[in-house]
Amino acid sequence: MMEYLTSEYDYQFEKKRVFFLIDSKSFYASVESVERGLNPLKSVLVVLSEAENTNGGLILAASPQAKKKYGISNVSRQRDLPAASELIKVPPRMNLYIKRNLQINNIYRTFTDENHLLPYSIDESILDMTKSWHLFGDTPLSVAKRIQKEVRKKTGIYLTVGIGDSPVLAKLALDLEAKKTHNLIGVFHYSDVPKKLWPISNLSSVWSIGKKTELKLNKMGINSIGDLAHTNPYKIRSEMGIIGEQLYALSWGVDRTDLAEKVKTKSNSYSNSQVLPKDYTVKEEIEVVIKEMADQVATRIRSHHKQTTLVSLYIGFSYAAIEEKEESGFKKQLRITPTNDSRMLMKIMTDLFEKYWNNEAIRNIGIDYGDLRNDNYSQLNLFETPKQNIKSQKVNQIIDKVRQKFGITSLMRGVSYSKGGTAIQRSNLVGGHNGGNSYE
DNA sequence: TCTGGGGTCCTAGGACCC
DNA sequence: TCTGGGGTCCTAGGACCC
Repeated sequence: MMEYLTSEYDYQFEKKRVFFLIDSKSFYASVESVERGLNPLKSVLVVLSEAENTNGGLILAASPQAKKKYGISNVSRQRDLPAASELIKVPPRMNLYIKRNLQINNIYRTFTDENHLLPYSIDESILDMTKSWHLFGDTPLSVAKRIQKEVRKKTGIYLTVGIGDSPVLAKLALDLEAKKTHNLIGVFHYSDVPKKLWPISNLSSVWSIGKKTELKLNKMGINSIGDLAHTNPYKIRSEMGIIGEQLYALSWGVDRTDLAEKVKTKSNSYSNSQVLPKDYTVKEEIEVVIKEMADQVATRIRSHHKQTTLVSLYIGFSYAAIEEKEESGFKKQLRITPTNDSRMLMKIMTDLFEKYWNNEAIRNIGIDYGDLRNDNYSQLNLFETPKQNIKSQKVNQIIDKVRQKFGITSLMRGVSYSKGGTAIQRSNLVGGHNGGNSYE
């Protein structure tokens, strides 16, 4: 039927593998429920972040019952919450969630080896079980149940599992099926694709397709995944490049990712960003925040023994400035000689800011250090003599050590005590939210 | 509607080199 | 004399995900 296909897009002999995409159901809310001796599936609980810049509170997670009874969704606002007395509101404890996540991944490690496990986010991991599933049960399904049981027993957390012949099928099984079934497991084989995938017409409900891409596809006359599967892949590729190719493959459930390869290409950038608690207009105050953030991200890359070669500063304007300038802000990036030195990075960032800022009121700041290299050796550079260079490295090392031991508040640079600084208020934050107890 | 935060990947277009 | 072409690096901007 597809006479125009060459072997490049011929999927009929696609290799069948066994992938589990596992997520912890309503993770933060479940952890908090367990900590209170409540059943995560029965509790009515939300995790509410009340950092200064969330303007009254942001819902990070809602338990299944909170969603069902009151229609609360994640990232809704405190002002949208119902005034129900049974609703438990708790502050986030990010460090605890990280700890639980590590514990759960350690359980996964008893079912597959390190190279075939890829933690994907704080509550999702992908496991290549192709070679190991038969050691633990008669069918992949029974193995999935066993993992669920084990994690439930040791941590109280319920798992949702997508099982697929390829990574993307496992992901789709998770998103489209497992969340609705009684046993919290969904299974997608290549042979299920026409029945389970092709009828879907709400394209942006499918992972990797957002609103913009959905619109673009609709304009090409593609209104379902089935339409996508039956469009000439060369046409999609010429209109949408690599993304188009990937979408076409997805419509057939095909994904040739090798986890063992992917595991090696870990994180290549670290960033911090924040919405400021108010509009900032004074240059010195803005620069205090930029310096704090430049310093914090520098601390992070040093702790990973990395140096950055590509730095980027994002400045987001206030609503009023956006309207006036008809621009949302600016992002400037710069290729630099490898460094992880706080002082130098703070200078680079404030220089970038001064060069491009035209007195707009701002509300958003982001700092990103990318294209990371290993910090094996000390790079000489043009701006510091070797002696100075070694000295500032030593200062950095000492600062990092103290921070590791006592937390980042213990040693804020002088700038943070001056007007405008946000680092002290933010120092206990992890991923922008309260860490709870930190640095155990 | 009055602002969450941390990531990854892709593309276009310009500069520069041989 | 009337547009060389290929390759690489760089910046900006877009899109998507959890």
